[in-house]
Amino acid sequence: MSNKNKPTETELEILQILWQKGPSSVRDVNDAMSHDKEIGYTTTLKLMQIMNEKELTDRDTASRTHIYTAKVEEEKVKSGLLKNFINSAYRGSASSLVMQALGQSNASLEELDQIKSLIQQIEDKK
Amino acid sequence: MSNKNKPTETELEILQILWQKGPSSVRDVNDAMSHDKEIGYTTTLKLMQIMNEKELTDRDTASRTHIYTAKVEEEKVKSGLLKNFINSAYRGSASSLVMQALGQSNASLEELDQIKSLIQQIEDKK
DNA sequence: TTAGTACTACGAAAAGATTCGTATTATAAA
DNA sequence: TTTATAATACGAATCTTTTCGTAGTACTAA
Repeated sequence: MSNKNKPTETELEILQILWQKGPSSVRDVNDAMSHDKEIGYTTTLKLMQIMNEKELTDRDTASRTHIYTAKVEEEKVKSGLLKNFINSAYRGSASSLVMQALGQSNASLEELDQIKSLIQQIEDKK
Repeated sequence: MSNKNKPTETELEILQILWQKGPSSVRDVNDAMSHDKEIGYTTTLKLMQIMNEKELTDRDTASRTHIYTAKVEEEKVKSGLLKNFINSAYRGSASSLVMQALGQSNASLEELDQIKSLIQQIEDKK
């Protein structure tokens, strides 16, 4: 069904950086990745080249330093991943995922309020 | 940090079956898996043998047909996967995952009620 | 008892993801 | 201009996961 264009774990990391920082060079992305773990420059480069082939990104090659941009929408990708995760880990039950997530989260009162009002909205629509 | 003993995607499918159906033979598991997709018997067998080596399962070899049991706890495994997922897809924010999950779910009024009362409990503890 | 069926063990191929070395070229600085 | 630095391209090695064929053995029914 939905499953294709699912980025790999590392590709997701790169997408997160692109979503957060906007158009970036390989160097930019590699620097950001290096905060978390050791990774060679050419490894990052190769990954981004592959992502470009898969059309996960766009690339501006006008100047020597290519600039990459996320081509897939953050919301769509995450929603796909979430659906997939709910299916494989929670047998499709979003509410049991929500219960567990709330249980082990450290959500603030503000966040809880937000969630409550979202629930209110959903209930109203029923 | 927490990441080891993370089952692979297929291993998770098998664990789900074992959690749901209890102690099962390879045949049982393979039949269940075959509902969703095509998979050869020896493939399932091999996967389960590997899972046993990794101690994801226990195995009773008393009779010719070995009986496998999940050795890892459903709650623990899911909570690990969830934590991991929240980190990689939602930058660690459980509440944004919850918001998105609620948004795209078809939770019933009963489920929403359950969630509300869980939130209530959490608020009370603060 | 014999033939067919169902099971395990195991190695290895295939597929997917990640890592990196080397070659080449462009740019910048001396 | 020469040298050093910084990019890209690309192939290939490695690692992980998944898939399956083959061999051997136990069980069952005729």
